[in-house]
Amino acid sequence: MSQLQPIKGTHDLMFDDVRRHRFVEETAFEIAARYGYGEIVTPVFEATEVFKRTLGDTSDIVTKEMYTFETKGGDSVTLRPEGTAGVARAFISGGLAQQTPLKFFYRGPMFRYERPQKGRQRQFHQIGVELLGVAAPQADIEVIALAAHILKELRLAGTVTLELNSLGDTESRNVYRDVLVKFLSARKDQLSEDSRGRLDRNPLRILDSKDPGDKAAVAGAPSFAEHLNGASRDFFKEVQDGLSALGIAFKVNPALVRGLDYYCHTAFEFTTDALGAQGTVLAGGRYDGLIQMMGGPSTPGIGWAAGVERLAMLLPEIAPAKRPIAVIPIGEDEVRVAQDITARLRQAGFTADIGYGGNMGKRMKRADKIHAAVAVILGSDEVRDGVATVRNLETGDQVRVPQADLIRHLAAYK
RNA sequence: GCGGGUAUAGCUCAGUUGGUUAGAGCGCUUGGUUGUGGUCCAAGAGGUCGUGGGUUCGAGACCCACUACUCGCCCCA
Repeated sequence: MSQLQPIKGTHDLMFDDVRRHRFVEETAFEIAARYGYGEIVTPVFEATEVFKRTLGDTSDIVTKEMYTFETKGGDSVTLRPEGTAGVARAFISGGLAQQTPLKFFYRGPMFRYERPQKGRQRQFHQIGVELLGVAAPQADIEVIALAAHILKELRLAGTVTLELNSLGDTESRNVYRDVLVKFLSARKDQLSEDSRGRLDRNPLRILDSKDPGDKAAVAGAPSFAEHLNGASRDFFKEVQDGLSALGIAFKVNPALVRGLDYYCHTAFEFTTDALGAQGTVLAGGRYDGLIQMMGGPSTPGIGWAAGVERLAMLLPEIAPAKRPIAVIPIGEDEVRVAQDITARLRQAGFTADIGYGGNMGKRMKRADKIHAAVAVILGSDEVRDGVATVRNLETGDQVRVPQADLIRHLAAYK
C-alpha cells in the first residue's frame, strides 16, 4: 500500500477510462461542430468575483464548494466550478457583442469542494455549449436538439429522459415568486430546515426538494405555469412545438427549476435512473440576464453542460482500440533494421510498436499483451535475405515477405 | 456539514464460535520451448492483515479512536 494517494475526489484516468472519456468529448464536439459551434478554451481559474457574481452569493456552489485562494499578488482567484461564467467573461472581455450570434463549445475540468460519491468528484469534467445573442425560442430548440443529438450519437437515447420547464420572464417569475413565498410561508412549520432558509434566498428551489415535508407542502402550491404571462406562455409553447416537430420527446416537469436569478424561460435536464443519486447527466437553460449582470451589454444566452464522467459511466461498450503491428527483432543485431521498418510503417500510417528487449519469447508475449494483430519478425536469416516473417497472431499463419513489400502486404492492418 | 458501509498479496476477494506456518483466482517471474505469443504444465516471488491503542494465555477476527475509500442526505453535471 502506497501512502501516496491522489487528492480526495480526484482520479487518474487511464486505459479504457480515458478512451471512454475522449469518446464522449470528441463525439460531442464533432456533432456540435455540425451545428456551427466552435471550441472555446478559457482558463481553469478566474477572478473569484466572476463566479460570485454569476452564480449568486447564496448558491451552495459559491458559499461552500469553491476552491478559492489568494495569489502572491494578493488577488482572490477561484478554480472554475462550472463553465458558463468563464465563457460569459470571455465574451465581455473580448468585446464580442458585435459578433453575435456566437456559438461556443467547451470541455475541461471543473472543481467543486464537495463530498465525493458515485458520479461526483472534486475534479470532474464537463462538456458544454453556449449560444449567445439569440432571444428567439428557435435558439432554445436548437440547443436542446443538439444535446439530444449528442446523446443519441453516444447511444444513450434510451437511457435518458428529457425534462422541460419554463421559468418565464422576469415579470412572470417575480409575480410567481411572491405568490409562492406567501403560500409556503403559511406552511412554514411543514418545511425542512433547508427549505425555510430558501424561502428568502431561493424559494423556487423548494419546488424540487426531495424532503417529504417539503413535498407535502409543495403539493398544493399554485403552479408556475398559471402565473406565466402571455409572452412567456407563447415562448414556452413555441419551444415545445419546435421540439415536437423535430421528434424530440420530452416531459414537462413543473418542479424543474434553476435557483439562480439570471435564469429565465427554458430550463431543461436530461436525467437517468442508472446512476443512483446523481441522475442529472446534462442540464441547462436560458440566461438572458447573465451578461448584463456581469457588466456587459445586455445579451440573451442559452446553454447547457454535461458531466463527462457520468456520460462515460453510462456508455455502452465502446469500439476496441486499434490493434497495432508488433515489430520483433530477435536479437540485438536486428534492432537497427527493426527500427527502420517500424519508422516506415508509422510514416505510412500504421500503428506499430517495437519489442524493447529480452529474448524473442518475451517480445512475443509483449506483442500479445498489446493486442497486436500481427507480428513482423526479424532474425538474422530475414535480415540476410532482405525479408521479414509476418505472423498473424490470430491464426498463427506466417509468411516471409520482402521488406520492400511490407507496407503493401500489411495494408489490411492499417 | 450529517448518516451508513468497507479496509487482508499488484488486482478482485475468502479467512469458521478468537487458536499455532494467513489462502484462492487473476497478474508477475522462471522453466518446459537458447527463432515464436495467446492455450497447457511445473516451480517461484510477493502480505508490519489501513494506523494507533485496548480486551485476552492468544487478535486478521472482538472493543475504542483516527485515517482513507465508498454509498446515501445535501448540492449538482
